[in-house]
Amino acid sequence: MKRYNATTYAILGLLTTHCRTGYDIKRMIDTSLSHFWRISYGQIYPSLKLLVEDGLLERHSPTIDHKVERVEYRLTFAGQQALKEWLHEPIEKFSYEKNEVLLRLFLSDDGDTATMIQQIEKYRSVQYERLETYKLLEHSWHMGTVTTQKKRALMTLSFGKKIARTIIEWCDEAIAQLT
Amino acid sequence: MKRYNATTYAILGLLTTHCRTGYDIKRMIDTSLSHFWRISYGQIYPSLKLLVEDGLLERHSPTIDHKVERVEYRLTFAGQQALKEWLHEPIEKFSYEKNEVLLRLFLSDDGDTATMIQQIEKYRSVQYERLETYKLLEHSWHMGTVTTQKKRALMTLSFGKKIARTIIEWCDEAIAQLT
DNA sequence: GACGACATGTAATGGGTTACATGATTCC
DNA sequence: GGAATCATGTAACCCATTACATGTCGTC
Repeated sequence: MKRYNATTYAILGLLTTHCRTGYDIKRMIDTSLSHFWRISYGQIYPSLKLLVEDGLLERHSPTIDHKVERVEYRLTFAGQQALKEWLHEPIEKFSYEKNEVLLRLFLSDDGDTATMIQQIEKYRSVQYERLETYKLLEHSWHMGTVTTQKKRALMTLSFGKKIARTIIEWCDEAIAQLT
Repeated sequence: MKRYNATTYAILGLLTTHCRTGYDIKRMIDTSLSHFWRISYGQIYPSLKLLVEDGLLERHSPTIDHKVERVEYRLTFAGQQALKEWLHEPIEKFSYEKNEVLLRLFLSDDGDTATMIQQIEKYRSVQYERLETYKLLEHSWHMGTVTTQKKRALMTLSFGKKIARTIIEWCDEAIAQLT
C-alpha cells in the first residue's frame, strides 16, 4: 500500500466528515483544527487530484444546478481502507516544535533583557487569545447530541487549552525571572 | 538590512557562543537546543557560505597544524549588528505545531479506540523520556557559576519540562476517557 | 584493521507557503 | 456598484531532510 504524508491523509479523513470539497477542507481546518493542523490550497488541490488518480477518491462535478462551481469528492472503498490502515499505523515521529521565542531567549544576553520581556509578553497575549478562542469553540461544540466525533474533537481542544495555559504559566515565570 | 530566516540567525547566534564550526553548531543544537530547535548539515553549510558572502561572517581555515580539516567562523561587526537587530525584531508568527496524534484522534471513530489508546500511550512514553532527558540536562547545566546564558538556557529547559508534563497529563486524561 | 567520532560538503527530493489568476454569488 | 464569501487551480519559491561522497583521527 502506497504511503502518503499526513497532510494527504488529513484530506482523505476530512472527506469522511461533512466536508465534500477542497474549499470545505480548508475552512474546516482553519476553524476547527487550527490548534493542531494547518493547510493551504497549494496542498489541497494537487493532493485531491493525486488521490483520484490513485483511486482513493471519486470526483463528482454534479453541480449543473448549483450556481457556483463546486467539485465534490467521496472516498472509494480503497480510500476507506487506506484511511483505516493509516490510522492503525504506529506514529514514528513525534516532532518538536521549533520555537522562535526560546531561540531568541537562548541567544540573548543582559543587554536584550527589556526586549525579551516584551517578546514574551506578546507570546503570552497570543496564548491568551488562543485560550479564549478554544473556549468559544468548545462552547459551540457542546451543543446537541454527544457523538464520538464530538467527544474526540473536544479532546483535541482540551489539549490546546492545556498547552496554552502551560505556556502562559511559563511566560509569567520567565518574565518574573528576567525582571 | 537583508532579512534571513530564523535558522540562519540561529547559526549566526550560536557562533557567538563557544561554537566555532558547522559541526559544532550541529552538535550544540542536537544536544542542548533539541527541545526547541532542529537543524541539518544541508542547512548549515550553505548558510555559512551565504553569511560569509554577505559579510556577516569571517571564515578562518587556520588549521594547517590541526589534524582534522576544520573551518572556523566568527562574526564580523556587521554580523553582530544583524544578530542584535534580529533579536529586537518583534516575532510575527507564533506557529502551532502540527500534531499527528490529535489528527488521528480527530479522524478516528469507535472502531479505532483500542489503537488510539495505544498511540496515546506511546505518545505519553515519548514525553516521559523527554522529561527525563531534560532533567539530566538541567542537572549538568546547574554546575559551575551561574551566568546569564546559563540562566536563559535553563529557562528554555523549564519550558520543555512544563510542556512534557502537560502532555503526559493530557494523555492520562485522554486514555481514561477512551477506556 | 575496523569502528566510532570528527569534519565538510552537495544533490535530490519532499513538503509547504505565497502570490497570482479567475470567476460567480450574496448582501449591503 | 462594491465588498465579502464561495470556489478552483497553478507556478514560483522557500525551507528542510535524506542520502551520498569524502577523508582524518583515536582506540580497541
